Amino acid sequence: MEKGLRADARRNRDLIVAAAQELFLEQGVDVPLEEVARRAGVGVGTLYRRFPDRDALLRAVGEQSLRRLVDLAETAWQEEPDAWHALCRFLRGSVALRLGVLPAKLQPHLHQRMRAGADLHELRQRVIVAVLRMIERAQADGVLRADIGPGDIALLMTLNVYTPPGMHNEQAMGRVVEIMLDGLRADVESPLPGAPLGEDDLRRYTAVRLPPTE
Amino acid sequence: MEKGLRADARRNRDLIVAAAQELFLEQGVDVPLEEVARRAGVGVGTLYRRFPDRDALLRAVGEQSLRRLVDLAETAWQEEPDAWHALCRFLRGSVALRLGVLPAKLQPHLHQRMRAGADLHELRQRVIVAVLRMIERAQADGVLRADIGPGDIALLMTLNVYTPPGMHNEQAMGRVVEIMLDGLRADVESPLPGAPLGEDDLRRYTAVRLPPTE
DNA sequence: CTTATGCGGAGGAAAATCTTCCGGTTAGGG
DNA sequence: CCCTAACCGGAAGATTTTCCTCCGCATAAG
Repeated sequence: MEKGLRADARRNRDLIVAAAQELFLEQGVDVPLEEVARRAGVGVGTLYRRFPDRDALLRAVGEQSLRRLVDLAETAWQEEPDAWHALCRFLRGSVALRLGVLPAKLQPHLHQRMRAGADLHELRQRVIVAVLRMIERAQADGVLRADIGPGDIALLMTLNVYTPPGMHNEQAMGRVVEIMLDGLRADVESPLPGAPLGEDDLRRYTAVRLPPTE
Repeated sequence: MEKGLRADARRNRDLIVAAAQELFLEQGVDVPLEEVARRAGVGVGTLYRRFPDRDALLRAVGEQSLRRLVDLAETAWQEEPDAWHALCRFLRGSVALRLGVLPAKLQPHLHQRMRAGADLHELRQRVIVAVLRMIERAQADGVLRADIGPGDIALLMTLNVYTPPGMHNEQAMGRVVEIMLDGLRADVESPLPGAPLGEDDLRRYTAVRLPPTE
């Protein structure tokens, strides 16, 4: 993506997107762009040259996240021997990459941009489809507990992404995912309260709207 | 606490603290105080009169949270028939109240205030002691998996508190806690990666320091 | 009924953030 | 190796957000 840039420009662009992803997550989408520049190790000028406004940056981060997530999900599905292991790999990966089903704090903004923007919708759709497949299949195999819906998975993923900054710790989060996975196994089966969170919940969650700021 | 106020003043004070707790959690401790006032349904003047500066408000929220948490933990310990059920009740309750082991986003600030301030340290200590007791006992009973430490519990609690605003949903979070609890049961026992997060981790987590802003 | 106590929010001061612009630096083709 | 188009950093002025005081009006409580 984004070609015809000089090598240093390209590198800086990537640094900026990476820094932005971190900071959007840690501090919300309102972080001062100067802080993004600082974390990326570039000047503000560089940032503004590449991303005319906050939205452009937001879109870039969103697109990158989605692409990674699609790749993670589809690779897991293809390469793992069964649906349960695919699901495990997907969850573990999403935590390692700090990606929710969709990067949650970006949702409200991405959502607006979607109609206008790129093929974001399609990417999102692919992730959702992959997750649905994994769940359905894993339940059919009798490994994933039956009273779980796609929305539940989405919620778990999102929680893992919202780790407070000081706690973001590869090791510790790895343990949390495993605990969650164990809690998802079919052999546990103490009934969950309420109904499974379904596909509609998943969609709602991945398009969460911030409280009316105005 | 805080007496000799006229009835309406008292009421407003409580409204302010409640609003502040929500907003600190949702938007961080830097929310405009005007927004706190708005959510509480009072004028800024009222807020500033009662809490001269942000710190005063922070301290009030922290103290209230801690008190509730202490009460939750100690009540659970006393009233439940065994340690496992006490732990369940504690976790469920902390989610319902939206309280981490300590309200995480408040930590860095509370931590500074602690030496000066009230008996916050003692309250914190009581929570920690209660949690340690529950864990130790539940493991001795063979109900809680053995490769779990206090730090793990603290982390799980914190995750539940950091729900993004749009997802804060009583029902859904209830399901998440149950999944977590199932994952904590001893009969699951697929080994977790790394070592249990111990008491020191717990303390570190409950005193998390924000990244150097300056 | 009186009055001490409390309330709301307008508004000026202060701080944070945005955005542009340009002199200096560097990648990379010739 | 050299030249130049492309890129970089960050100072600085404009703009927006946030702070916090102050005072005329409202009301709880004796």
